[in-house]
Amino acid sequence: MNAADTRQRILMTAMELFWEKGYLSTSVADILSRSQVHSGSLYHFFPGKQDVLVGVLELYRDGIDEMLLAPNWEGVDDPIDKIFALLAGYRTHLIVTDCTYGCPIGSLALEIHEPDPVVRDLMAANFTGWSTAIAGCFDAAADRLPKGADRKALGEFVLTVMEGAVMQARTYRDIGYFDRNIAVLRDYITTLMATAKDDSFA
Amino acid sequence: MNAADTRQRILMTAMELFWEKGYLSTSVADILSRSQVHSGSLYHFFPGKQDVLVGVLELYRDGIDEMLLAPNWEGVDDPIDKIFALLAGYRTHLIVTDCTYGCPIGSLALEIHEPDPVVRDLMAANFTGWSTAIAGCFDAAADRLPKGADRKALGEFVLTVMEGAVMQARTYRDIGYFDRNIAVLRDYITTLMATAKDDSFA
DNA sequence: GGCTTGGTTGAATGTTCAATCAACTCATCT
DNA sequence: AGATGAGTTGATTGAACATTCAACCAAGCC
Repeated sequence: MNAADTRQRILMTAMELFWEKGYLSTSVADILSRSQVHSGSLYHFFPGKQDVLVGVLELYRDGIDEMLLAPNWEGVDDPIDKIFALLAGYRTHLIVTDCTYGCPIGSLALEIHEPDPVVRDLMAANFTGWSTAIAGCFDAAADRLPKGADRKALGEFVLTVMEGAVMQARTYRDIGYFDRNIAVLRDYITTLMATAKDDSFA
Repeated sequence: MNAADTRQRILMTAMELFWEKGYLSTSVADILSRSQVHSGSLYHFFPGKQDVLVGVLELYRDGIDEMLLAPNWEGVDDPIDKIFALLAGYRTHLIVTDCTYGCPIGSLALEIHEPDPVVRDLMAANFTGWSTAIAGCFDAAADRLPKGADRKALGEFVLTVMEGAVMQARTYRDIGYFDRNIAVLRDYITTLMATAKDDSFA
């Protein structure tokens, strides 16, 4: 096993564990035993536990297109459909995990109360990547939306709804909370598009 | 200091600390030193740290009307205004804390990955209390909403938006993220009411 | 006065934690 | 061949952690 392998194995394992148990509840020993790496090797690549978190957040940030968007948008062309296809991906995660799934970034954002600036910036960058992608969908469908629509704010709003919907479904262990939230969002976006249609006749 | 005082002091201190640092990052020693209570006394009233959390969650649940809703709804009569008055209360918290504030229940919900059923039920009960209060506002304004509107789902949706808006404002340390999210929500509710008006003419 | 009960004190326990480090392996370069 | 240095090993360290407990106190009752 070469150096790149070890570093990568640590990051992948930490990604898994942070997602399963959260950052605080994951001990360095947990990472070591699951990744079959020895403590000295981990500390050779990372100054400390927090630097492993930084590495994981960088992986998320850099992998958003290939690992998150592309899989969910395969065969989906309509930009509005893309938004709900992405949300459907989160729904699948919830179903598969018996409503135990949590958005890894959202969980970290609420779990770490006094984040180091480096960590906070990376969490923010992850949010920005997500909501910018959604805003891009709204941009692509701009002709179907009201003229003055703040499409960046809409992107942030969809992120908000996803995070809140996942949070509630997870807390209640009931997918109904996710579905109802998404249904309301869908109603809003539908209404927005209907409004835009009316405008064009005015 | 009598027994009730000690128990209360522990709970109040724990409430503060869980809000400031989160549950996992608050040590029993933190609670002891700030509350000026000795470990034996704490363990006389609570079997363990988690039971202190249970006590805190019960306080939140039982205090929602007096401690959360009443202060924000003073002098506000219109039920739709009440919704945004409550959200404005969260905005004030964010401003006062330099966008460091987090909803205590939301934070706990995402921080504790494998909650004891007792804890999970209490977090859910807190969410339900909140969204039910908002649903009550929508009920009171039912005549201004579309006939078929799912007012329970709308209550959950407002909770979702609050949690997501707080999460983003906190992560970016920028109140703009909160404001834009609430603006979009306001646009939606306004649109809903406008739609209802149209309906009445149809 | 003595006994009971509810509460207090704080040192001590055993565990878990992140982090360290001296000793090592082994491919690569001169 | 010998030197170099990136990478590995795992026992060890010291701090922090939740929890325990024997001793103690004081108000109320017999």
